[in-house]
Amino acid sequence: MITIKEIAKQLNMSTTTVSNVIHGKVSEVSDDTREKVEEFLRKVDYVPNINARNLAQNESKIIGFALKARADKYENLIMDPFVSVLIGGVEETIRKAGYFMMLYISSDTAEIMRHVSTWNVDGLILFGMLDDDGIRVSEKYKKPIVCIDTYSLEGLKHFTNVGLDDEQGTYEIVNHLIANGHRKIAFLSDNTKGVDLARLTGYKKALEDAGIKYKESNFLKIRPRSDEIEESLKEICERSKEFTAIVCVSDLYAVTLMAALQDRGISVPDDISIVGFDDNMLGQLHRPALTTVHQDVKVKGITAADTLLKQLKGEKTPNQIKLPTHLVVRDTVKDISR
Amino acid sequence: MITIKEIAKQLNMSTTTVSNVIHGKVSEVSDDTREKVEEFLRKVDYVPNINARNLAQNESKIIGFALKARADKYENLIMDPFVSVLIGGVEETIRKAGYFMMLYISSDTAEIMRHVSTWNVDGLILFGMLDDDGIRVSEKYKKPIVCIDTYSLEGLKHFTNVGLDDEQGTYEIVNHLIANGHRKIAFLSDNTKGVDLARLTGYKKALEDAGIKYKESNFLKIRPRSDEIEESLKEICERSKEFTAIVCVSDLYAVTLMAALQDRGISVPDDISIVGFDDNMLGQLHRPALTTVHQDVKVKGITAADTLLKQLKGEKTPNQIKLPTHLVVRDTVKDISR
DNA sequence: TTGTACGCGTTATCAA
DNA sequence: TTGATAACGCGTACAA
Repeated sequence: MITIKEIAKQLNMSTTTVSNVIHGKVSEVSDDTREKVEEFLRKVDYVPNINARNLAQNESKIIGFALKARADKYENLIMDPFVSVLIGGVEETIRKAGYFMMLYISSDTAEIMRHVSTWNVDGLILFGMLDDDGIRVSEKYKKPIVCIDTYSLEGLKHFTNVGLDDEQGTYEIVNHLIANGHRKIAFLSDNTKGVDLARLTGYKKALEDAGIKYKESNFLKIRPRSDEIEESLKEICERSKEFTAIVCVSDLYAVTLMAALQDRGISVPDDISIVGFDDNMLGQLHRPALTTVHQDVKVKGITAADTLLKQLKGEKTPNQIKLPTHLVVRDTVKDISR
Repeated sequence: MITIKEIAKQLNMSTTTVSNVIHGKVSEVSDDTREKVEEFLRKVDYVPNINARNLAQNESKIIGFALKARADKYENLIMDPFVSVLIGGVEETIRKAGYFMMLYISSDTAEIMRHVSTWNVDGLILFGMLDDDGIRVSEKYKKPIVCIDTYSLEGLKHFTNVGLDDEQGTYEIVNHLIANGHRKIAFLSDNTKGVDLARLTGYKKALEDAGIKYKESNFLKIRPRSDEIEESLKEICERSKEFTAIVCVSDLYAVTLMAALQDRGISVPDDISIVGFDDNMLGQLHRPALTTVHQDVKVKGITAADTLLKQLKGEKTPNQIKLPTHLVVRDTVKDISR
C-alpha cells in the first residue's frame, strides 16, 4: 500500500507535486515531471487512502442507505423483490457517480441515527420511515436527506421525498374493478399508515365516486409475522365470499393470498377477482398473471439517488417527486358486469 | 460535531484523559475525572470521527460485500430473492458485531478490486466470483476473504468458501424423479460453471447410477438476457415433449419455465414434471407448489459473515464450509411409475 | 494520574 | 514550477 509520501521520496520531489499530478492539476506542473510521476504511478498502482483524504477534506464520499423494517416485517422486507430492486437502483447510481453505499437495515430509528452520525456520510437515503421518523433524523443530521415513500407533509420541509401517486394508482385499479361490474370490493393490508393509507384512500375515493359505501368490514387486515400469517390468511379466505374482488396493497400479498385461496379450492378469477400493486416478478410469473398497478421500482431507486447527488452538488431539487403509475390489466379480474 | 480536543479544552484537561475515558481505560483515570468526562460526553453526545480513528489505527470497521453479476444477468441477479435474503443475513450479522457493510455490485472484477483497496475494508465477502476471480482478488488484497458459492480447489488455499453440497442436492432430487418413474430428464441452466456445474454433475451422477445415459441434448440452455429470454423459453417449451421432467438449476428458472409452459397449454405436473433448486418464496407461492431442493440462504449469509468475523479476531476457521440441503417434495412431480 | 507530542496519509496554503 | 509545512481528529508512547 504505497503512499504519496513514499512516491515523492523515491522520485525525489515533494508530496505536493505528486498530489497535483494525481489530481490532474496540470497547470501547476511541468510536462516533464508530470510524465515522470504518471509513469511511476502506473507502475506501482497507487491507491489513495480514503480515510486520510476524507479526514483532510471533511467529507466521506459515502451515501448511507438505511432501510427501516417494522420488527414484525423484517423477514418480509428482505424477501420482497421490491427491496432488492430498490437497492439495485440506488447502488448503481451511487457507484457510477463515484460514491459508495453503506447499507443499513434496522427496526430501530435511534440505531440508524447513531450509525449515520458515526460515519459522517455525505448524504442519506431513507426507506421505510414513518412520518416523523424522517423528521427526527433530519433534525439531528444536517446533511441532505432523501426519503423514499414517506408520507409526511411536515417532513417535506426537512427533506425531499421520492414517492408515487399511490392514491391515483388504487383509484384507477378500483375503477377498473367497478367497470367490470364489481361492487363488493375489499381492501387488504397490514396497516393504515403512510403508503398503505394513501392506497386505501384512493380505493375509498373510487368507491365513493361510484356511489358505493365503504364499510369498516371492507378492510381485511393481514398479520405478516410468520407465526401468524397462516391463521390470518385462513380468516381472510373464509371471509372472501363476502366479496367479489379484493384489492391487495402489494403484489406480494396478492400472490400470497392467491396461493391460500387456491389451496382452499377458491378459484381466481372465477370465484373472486384479485388485484395487486407494484407489478413485480411475483405477479408477472403467477398464473393467472396478476392484474396490478405498475410502478418502476428501479427508477424510484435511481431517482432517489440522483436527487441526493444533485443536492450534494448544491443544485436545487423539488422537495416532492411523484413517479407515475399505470394500470396493468392481466388475468385476475373477471368481468361480472353482464 | 464536537472533537476530543474541544472537549478537553472545555473540561480543562488533556485529550489523553478524555480519550482514555471514552475507551474505558478506567485504571488510567481517577474516578473523579472519569465521571466528569462521562457526564460531559452524554451532554454533548460525542461521536468519534471514524476517518481519523481509522487513519490512526489503520483499520476501518468496514466489511465489504461485493456481488459480481454477469453482465447479461445483472437484472436477474438483483431481482432474485436469493440475493436479497443473502444480503439480509450478511448485513444483520455484520451490524450486530459492530461492523459496517459496504455493498458493491459490479460485473467487473477489476472495478471491485479497486473499490476494495480504496476503502481499506477490514474484510471481504465475495459472491458470484468464478473460480480464479477470487484468487485474483486475494492475491492483491491481503486481508481475510470469505467467498460464497465459489467453486475453486485452488482458491481454497487463499480464502474460505461457504457453499452448499450442490451436487448432493441435485443427486437427491433426480433420484426422486427416477423413483417416480422418470427417465427422460432434462437439465436447464444458463451456464456450466461453478455452482451450475456442480448441480449438473449431481444430476449426471444420479442418471448414471440409475443406468440412464446422459446425452448432450439433455442440456437445455436458457439465455437470461431480457431481450432473449422469451425466444429462449419458446425453444425450450417446444422441446419439452422430448422429456417427462426438467431439473431447473434454480427456483427462479423453474417458476419462469412453468409460466411459459402454462401459457402454451402444457400442464405441470400432468404433462411434464418440473423441479427447482433453492426453495425460495417463488416456488413456495407458486401453484402447484414447486418440488425443490431446500437451502437456507439466510444461514448462508450469516455463516459467511460469522466466519469472516472469526478470522478478524484471529480465530482459525475451516477453509471450506458446506451447508446441507434437503429435498422438499411438493406438487410439481407426477408419479409415472405405474 | 495526567499531559505532551508525534504519527497516520492526504490536501491546501504560502513562500521560495 | 516546486517545496515546506500546517491542518484534519484520533490514538498512544513516553514523559512529567
